[in-house]
Amino acid sequence: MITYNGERIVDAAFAEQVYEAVARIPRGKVATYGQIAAQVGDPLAGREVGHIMSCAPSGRNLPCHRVVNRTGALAPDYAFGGQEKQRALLEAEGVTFLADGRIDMTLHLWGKYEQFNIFDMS
DNA sequence: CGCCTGACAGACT
DNA sequence: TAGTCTGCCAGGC
Repeated sequence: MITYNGERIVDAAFAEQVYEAVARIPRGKVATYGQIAAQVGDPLAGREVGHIMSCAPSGRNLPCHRVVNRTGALAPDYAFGGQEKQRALLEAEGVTFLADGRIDMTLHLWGKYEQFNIFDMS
């Protein structure tokens, strides 16, 4: 469990909210771990979000490949069976990558640049 | 307990 | 944006 502002939040409940938030990420967009953490009420627990993803239950069809760090870099190889895999999944949804293999955050970051994004594929 | 580590983030340079 | 330093939280030792 975690503590926040004196309140105690059950670990399982926290994870549950994380999964919900992740499930809400629209197709063709990505969110940062920090964003997810903020949505579930703990903006400072980005690391926890990452850890929770690693334990994500497989029965839920969670689009965890849409969650990246703030620079748009993909998760380490051990997360999706290779970054190639994750990249393929994202590209299949319309996410574009930069030459250095990172996601173009100015186009696909969920909730930050939509006003500039013509395409809203959800 | 303290210390180190990590799918992270923010402020600064 | 990249690099660096610092802050945060949980978990393992």
